[in-house]
Amino acid sequence: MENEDINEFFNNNNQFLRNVAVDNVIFGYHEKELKVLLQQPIPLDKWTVTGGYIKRTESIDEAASRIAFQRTGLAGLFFQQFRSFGTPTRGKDGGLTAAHLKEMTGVDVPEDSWIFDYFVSVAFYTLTEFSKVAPTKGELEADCQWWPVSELPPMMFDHAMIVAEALKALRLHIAHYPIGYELLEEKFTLPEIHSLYETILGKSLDDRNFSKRLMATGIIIKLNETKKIGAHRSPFLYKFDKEKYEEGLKSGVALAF
Amino acid sequence: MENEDINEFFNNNNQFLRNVAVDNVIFGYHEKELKVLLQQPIPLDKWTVTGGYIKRTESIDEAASRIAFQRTGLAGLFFQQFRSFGTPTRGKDGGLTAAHLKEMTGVDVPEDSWIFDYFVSVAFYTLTEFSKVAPTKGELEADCQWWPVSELPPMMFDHAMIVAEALKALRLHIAHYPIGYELLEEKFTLPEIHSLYETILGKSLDDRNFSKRLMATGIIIKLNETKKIGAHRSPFLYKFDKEKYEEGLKSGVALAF
DNA sequence: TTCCATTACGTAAAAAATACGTATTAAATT
DNA sequence: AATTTAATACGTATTTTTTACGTAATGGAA
Repeated sequence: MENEDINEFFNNNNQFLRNVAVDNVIFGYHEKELKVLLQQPIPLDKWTVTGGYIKRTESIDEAASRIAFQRTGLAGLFFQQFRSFGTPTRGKDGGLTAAHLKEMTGVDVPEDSWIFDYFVSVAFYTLTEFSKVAPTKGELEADCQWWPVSELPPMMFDHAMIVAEALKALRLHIAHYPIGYELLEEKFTLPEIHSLYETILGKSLDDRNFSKRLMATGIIIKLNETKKIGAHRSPFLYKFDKEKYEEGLKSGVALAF
Repeated sequence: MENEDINEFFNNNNQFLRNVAVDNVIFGYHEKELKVLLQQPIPLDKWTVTGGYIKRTESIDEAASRIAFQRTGLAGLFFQQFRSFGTPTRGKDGGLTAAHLKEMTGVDVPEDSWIFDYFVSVAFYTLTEFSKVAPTKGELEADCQWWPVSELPPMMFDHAMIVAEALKALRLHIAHYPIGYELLEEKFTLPEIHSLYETILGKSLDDRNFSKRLMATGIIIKLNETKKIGAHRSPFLYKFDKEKYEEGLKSGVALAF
């Protein structure tokens, strides 16, 4: 951005909604580990979930997927609104200050800029297959990277709670809808999807019962191919039945374990 | 409000958040019927769910319960955030206009007043026992009254969808948490709570299995009293075990039918 | 060749959900 | 006064779902 634009942005910007923004907890799965994409504002040692302001011309859903696209480079990811957060104090401590912004951009930001105001956050989570993502930081960020959900860095504001709630929502959701599709490669093995469920739910699931139930839903199809894994034998490959999967997303599927 | 206050309100009011507000779908139960408390802006023939702006000094939860209190006169009602709604067009058609407000209040309201702006709504539902409520309309409303959920009047904006989603959330919720407490008298009979569940879920439930399962949760206690109903025999009275009920609200209870 | 880790598959037991029948009572009716 | 009717209370057999668990086959590693 040019300095003038930046000035405009912090003063009386009219492109974005005031007092309401979107946070999007982007989950990625890799190697039996569930990760979250976090970003770090330049001068701070705390991290935030990805998020941003809502344009006057877009819906909250559009804002959420725009943000996911900006940070991952991927369009059309599965995302889900799960809760909104709003208390007068939630943005008060530990965020960027006018002094920080002056230092970063050279622009005098008014102490009472709208960006320091009380913001209600509409929170979403997004699912993606880890290996496809190229994390891309924003202009005011020092970094944007994956963190294991079990070992988060110090989080800004109420963002640790937002991640915790997103995870809770994801776990609830996975019991009723055929998630998984978004987190795995197109072709996957039974052990792979089994690990995915174990990782997300944070507990071990009997492999025989798991596959029985998963197959009973009819949303995955066994292929006539096996995956050549170096170490041992070759497990069969499966893929989602796109049609049944879509239907499962709408009307639900019983996969509570 | 005095005219000057009204003027201030519509122009550069600083008491409330911009672009974000709260809607609260207040459900009441009575005589085997589930009702919603709706309000009607003075010059319009469409109805809205109860709602209002968020004060800078309050959380979204506080705003929701303040609104419920204003409309019902009751504090401490059970309420639950269920979803937020936000599209640029959701408030565009059929709402109050500057001309309406001029007519109603005598004040010139700018066409570009913040109240006509794009608002994201954080939506809640609230549960209450019908007979305790004295519906109280706001200053700009012609009426505030109960409507059966199955026969709603013409609704403004996306409010028909908001009610539909609230109902969906309520039905989902009732399968996992011991609602009911909020919708019944302190002492109630088995047939009464049975009807409540049938009404909310919109289907009939086997009475024997219903009471078996309800009793199995341990959240209700059979009293040593019966209710004298004119017509026939006297059913036993029950009440909620407050402690187990509270615990059930936190950790969940299986009451899926 | 043996051993080990991995995959694949099936069945018995336990638990939960469902379906269903009937005795008892008080009020209303004859 | 006897009979009918509608409401309440309670129990059991059956079906379905969930859970627990054992073992054979394979390919790579030792």
